[in-house]
Amino acid sequence: MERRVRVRFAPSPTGALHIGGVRTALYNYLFARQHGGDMLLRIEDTDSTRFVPGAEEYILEALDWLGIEIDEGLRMSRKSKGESQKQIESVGSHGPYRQSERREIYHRYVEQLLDSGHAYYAFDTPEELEAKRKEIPNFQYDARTRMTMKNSLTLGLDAAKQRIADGEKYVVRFKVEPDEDVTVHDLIRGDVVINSNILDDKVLYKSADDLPTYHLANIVDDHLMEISHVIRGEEWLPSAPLHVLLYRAFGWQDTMPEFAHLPLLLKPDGNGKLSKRDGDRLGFPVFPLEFHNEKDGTVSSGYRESGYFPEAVINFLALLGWHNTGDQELYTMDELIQQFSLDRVSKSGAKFDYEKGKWFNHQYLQMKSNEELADLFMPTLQQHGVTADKGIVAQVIGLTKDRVNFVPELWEQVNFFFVAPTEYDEKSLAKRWKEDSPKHMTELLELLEQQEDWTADALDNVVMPWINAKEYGVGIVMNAFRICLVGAARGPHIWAITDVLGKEETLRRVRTALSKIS
RNA sequence: GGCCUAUUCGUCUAUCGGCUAGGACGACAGAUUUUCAUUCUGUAAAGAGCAGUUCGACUCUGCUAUAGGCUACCA
Repeated sequence: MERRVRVRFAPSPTGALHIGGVRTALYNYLFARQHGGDMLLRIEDTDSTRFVPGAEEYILEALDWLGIEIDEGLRMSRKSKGESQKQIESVGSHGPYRQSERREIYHRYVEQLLDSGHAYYAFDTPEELEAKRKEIPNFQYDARTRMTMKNSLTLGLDAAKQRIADGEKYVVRFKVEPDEDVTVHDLIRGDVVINSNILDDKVLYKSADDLPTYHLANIVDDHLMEISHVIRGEEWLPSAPLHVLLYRAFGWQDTMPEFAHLPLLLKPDGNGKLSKRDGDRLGFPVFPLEFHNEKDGTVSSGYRESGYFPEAVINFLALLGWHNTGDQELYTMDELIQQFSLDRVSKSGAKFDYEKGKWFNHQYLQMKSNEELADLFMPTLQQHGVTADKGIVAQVIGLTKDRVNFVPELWEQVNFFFVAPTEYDEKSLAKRWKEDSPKHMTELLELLEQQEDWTADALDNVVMPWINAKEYGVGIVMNAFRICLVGAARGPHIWAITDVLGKEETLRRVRTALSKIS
């Protein structure tokens, strides 16, 4: 019988959601949707010391912005529209979905492991362990060393329980049996075999904050939440054998999820995992949204604030580690859902190429209608103190959008349509404003003043013959004219500009230029 | 140090034993253009190394090298 596909994205609220985490979430989502399964979101906040306020909200809002929908667990409420009314809701019958709210559950299962002899109490303090590691090179708490340590195996169970009753701090460790080859079947990499001798007796339950470690919480939750596939980053591959052993110790091997370990996102230059620092250093965001970290006071830039479209980020990320046969590069979310497959995920890490990311945004920007872009561009215009008719804005965007990667960049391309030049670019002047230019412009002004039909064709039909008759040279006249209107040697076709400006404004700009440029 | 994973143009990748190794980003060059761009066309650019299996290997195996990950009472 086919098992219902249920996958989870389980981030820790330790800061902004890293772009690599976003990709993990995306792959989980694509897999879930493709199989008609469920996408869960669980918060893994078992490290109380690393908790960052606002991180949970951030994660959920980022996924919401990107269109990665959560079926079960924690998610942004979509009932109420508008940013301010968004709130976190919990959906589903397998909750709670925050690990910090599941202490009793973990307690119960740790007890089970203790009873069955798969785990034991240990009293070695962090200081003692640290000393041990200094004393013995490559010290590991395992089958070879555990009988030399302070734990319920060496002390005896009764003595251990007495210590606990007396209030002594303790941890619970998993008892890894030696000399066993543990096989992890990975959907991307195939079988990975690790001998249990290299595994240590991992702490399952911490003394510090009365919470389990990742390993225990993760296995218990995935089991209870009926997760069918664990799709996570490659950094988890080394501990996957431990997880397999845990499933066995609990007697859950029959419903153990399938594993898929995703390759890592690497730094564009140099070596190593892509990190928050790299974004700052290389000047691009590594987070979906801007994040204000209340804990350390830092602000990290985000893709959304940088002008990215969510669909471009999705497309870019999807192809960083996954590729179908063939040459298609532009995918909608629906196409990704249809075509995605774990066995076409690449095995090696992908260096993060920010330039390609920009290209994706460029592509999506070109696909948007001028009206859509005008709506998105209006706030930028307002920031520059410009109020303009949306129809005109859409028109000038249509003239210039193929030059930009991001909506805010449009301002540099269209500003002169709304604000008359007050200065004239020196380089353009030096190259295009000749000795005869004032004379040319004066004559052109007279010509245009009499012009009634202001369409591009009509103007062209009047101006070109005039230039030719006088043998002035098209380039010389037109470029000077352009400088008058734009303030520099740039911009779209000249008649497109005069069309938007209209007769009155065009003439005014020429007159101003004539008085200002000497 | 130990263990694990990986290795095709600078980057992301296609290729699932027959390759003149394809595409995209970026780079460069040319064409178009009354400006700046855009666009178009083109060029350079790759199988880490060494063995082995095979009629034949980028594709399979081994070793080496290199890269990355993990090695916490962090996830």
